[in-house]
Amino acid sequence: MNSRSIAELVFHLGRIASGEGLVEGLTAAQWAVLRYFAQANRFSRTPSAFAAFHATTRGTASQTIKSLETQGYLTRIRSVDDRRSVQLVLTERARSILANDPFESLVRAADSLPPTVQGHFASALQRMLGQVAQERGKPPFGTCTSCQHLASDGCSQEEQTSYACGFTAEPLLLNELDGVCINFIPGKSITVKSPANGAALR
Amino acid sequence: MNSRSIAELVFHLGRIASGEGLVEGLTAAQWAVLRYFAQANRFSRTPSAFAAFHATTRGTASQTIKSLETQGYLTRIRSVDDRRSVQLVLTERARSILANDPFESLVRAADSLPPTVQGHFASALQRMLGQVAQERGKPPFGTCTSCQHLASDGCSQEEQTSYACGFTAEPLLLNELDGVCINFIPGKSITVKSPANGAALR
DNA sequence: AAATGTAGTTTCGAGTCGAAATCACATCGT
DNA sequence: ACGATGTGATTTCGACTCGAAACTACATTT
Repeated sequence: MNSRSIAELVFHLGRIASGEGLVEGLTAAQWAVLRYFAQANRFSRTPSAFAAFHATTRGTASQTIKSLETQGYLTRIRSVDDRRSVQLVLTERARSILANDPFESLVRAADSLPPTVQGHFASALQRMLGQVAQERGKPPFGTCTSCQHLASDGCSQEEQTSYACGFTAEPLLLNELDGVCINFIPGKSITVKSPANGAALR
Repeated sequence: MNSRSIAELVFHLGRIASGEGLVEGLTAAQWAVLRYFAQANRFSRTPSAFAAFHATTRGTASQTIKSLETQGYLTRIRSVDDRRSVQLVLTERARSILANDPFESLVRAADSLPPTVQGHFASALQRMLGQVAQERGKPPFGTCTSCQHLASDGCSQEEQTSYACGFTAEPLLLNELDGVCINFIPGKSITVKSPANGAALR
């Protein structure tokens, strides 16, 4: 079992999982957009951020987003502090079909791995992603919980710790820490006792 | 680290690794074709087999193959026993650029994992692939070394064991056992002391 | 021999992709 | 303040991908 077959498996798995594009009438790229905006934190819900995440150009991202907007899956909000920028938000219609994303079969497959394996598996993947992303000059992307920019206020008083992003200098709510962020830089990972974890960001 | 992030990592990794299509002037789909025919065993070097592997239609596969043929990367050989069938073979030109496949960065990333991790990692991926493939009604694909159809002749005399495929009823050479096969059915895995392992099938 | 099945191709329309040009707004340096 | 430069987003272009459907050629079944 050499490293080539591992690479091949990763690729193949990702492809099979998100292929068969036309479930619900959406293509693989369109599903990827919806998934992204469902998970991206508030600093990262822009066309450019998605383009960086999906390793494509802003132009391509713009087209796919536009088609989803006309289909009623995304709402566009112009930012007030930077009037070039645009925030994309999922509509209720989008949230309701997200469960039919073909990608969910991959989630289920990951979920059915033994819990002990899941941890090692995830960190191996994270390592590989870091290496590949660096080699390709792409941002690795990740969540605040393992980001260098994450700063907690001094009071490490069990219950009431509050967090902030050292990069944007903005405070972070507890349920925002699991969102995907474009400003992510790998760092030591923390564990947050989340009140209602697993819940999608809204 | 939930199962969703594992799925996301797999997908993202596969995408980043094979994205940036235009290295060497080839698209991601075209690289996938070349990789496939570099690894496929002699039962599986047909357009239909690739289509099944890549989870696409025969029509789409046919187009991509045609473009590679006109670019001088593939040679077409009509089969003699079934005159509908076609065998695709990589040209030397194709083999020489295969090292520039953007996908190789993923192979390197997998290779730099600790050896002990690689094994667990590969079997976790294999499990996931089996589950996803079944859920999607796609063939899982794999190599003879872990295929139910693999049969060895009685004489398990250390050195001279010879193998055959129980499905096609054809004998298999030692260096063919690592090829990807369309007739793959998951079974118990064997280990072959290969004389010069890692060498690509020719 | 007719019916059915399979390997492969072609054509079509919609979508994706990367590259380049463009517009609007921000930020920087002086 | 003001021009230069940078950045967010969109549009357009041509090549490619994709899935579906129609089609040809050959095989297998009955």
